[in-house]
Amino acid sequence: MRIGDLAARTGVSVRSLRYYEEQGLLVSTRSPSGQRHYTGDEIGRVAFIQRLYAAGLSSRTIADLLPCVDSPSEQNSDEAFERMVRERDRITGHIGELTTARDALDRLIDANRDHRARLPTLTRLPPPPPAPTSR
Amino acid sequence: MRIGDLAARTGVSVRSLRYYEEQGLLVSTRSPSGQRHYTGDEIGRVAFIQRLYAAGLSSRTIADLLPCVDSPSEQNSDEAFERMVRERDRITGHIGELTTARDALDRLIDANRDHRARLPTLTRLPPPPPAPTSR
DNA sequence: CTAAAACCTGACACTGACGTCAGATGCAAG
DNA sequence: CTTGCATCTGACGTCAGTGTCAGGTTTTAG
Repeated sequence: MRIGDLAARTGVSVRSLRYYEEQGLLVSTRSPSGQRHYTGDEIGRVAFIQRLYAAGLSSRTIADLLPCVDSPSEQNSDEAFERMVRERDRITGHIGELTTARDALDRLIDANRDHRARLPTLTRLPPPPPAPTSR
Repeated sequence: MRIGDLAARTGVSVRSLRYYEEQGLLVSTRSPSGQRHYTGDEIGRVAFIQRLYAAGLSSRTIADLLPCVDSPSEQNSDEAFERMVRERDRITGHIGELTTARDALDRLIDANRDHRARLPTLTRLPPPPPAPTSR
């Protein structure tokens, strides 16, 4: 599988895949001409990387964590373990922030919906009924 | 209240407060010499802005939403309303992503903890054996 | 009055994941 | 062989919020 295929299967751009490799998140075997080749395993790994990116981890942090994925425990999990716990707690905190912000937005939405419902006219028209202001 | 006071009370840097004003998120009355003055109201507003920033909204989006805070409903809530709903849904989706990532991290943590518990002391290599090539 | 501290505007730096372009090479198909 | 697409490396651009510095004015404390 070449890089274009992996990109298509994961929905990640070719550029990003090269970047991941540059950051040590991904490895590839190279053909004699220098082209990257992947086994199917990389699909799951890319998905995992994407998940961690989406959770706000930096490529550096992900790189430090990946050894624990590949071969759990050993001396590598020494401080990586703490890091995992810290990141999890940070994510939990972030979820809390998001929830708070969402609640605030919900209240705002409700307040504005009330006004919209109360206002007599056309804040939002369902299916446009027979035009009252006929032209 | 001057900008330094507001910064101290909100925990936001002076630089950021000026930036917020530049982006239309914050207003200030100016003294004849041009210095910004605030009433206590701005404290809550800055906190609200920070919340939305933390939830991933851009200053542009926040600027579009703030009129709905200041005077709920009117024609301004026309498309701002949709935007609020979209942002809320986006946040909900993001919370889902974070939760998924956290679950993955939790599993990873468990896997590594098991190994750490199981392996007796040898997770870290013992002190390097007597140097063969002595100096 | 004077020195220090706070404030002003304007500009540049930075970070980090990724887009994008250029120029060169590899590879499958007619 | 040739055409054309995929791939390679390397470099620069982007975005957005914020840090930081420069050079100047205002307010405050002694």
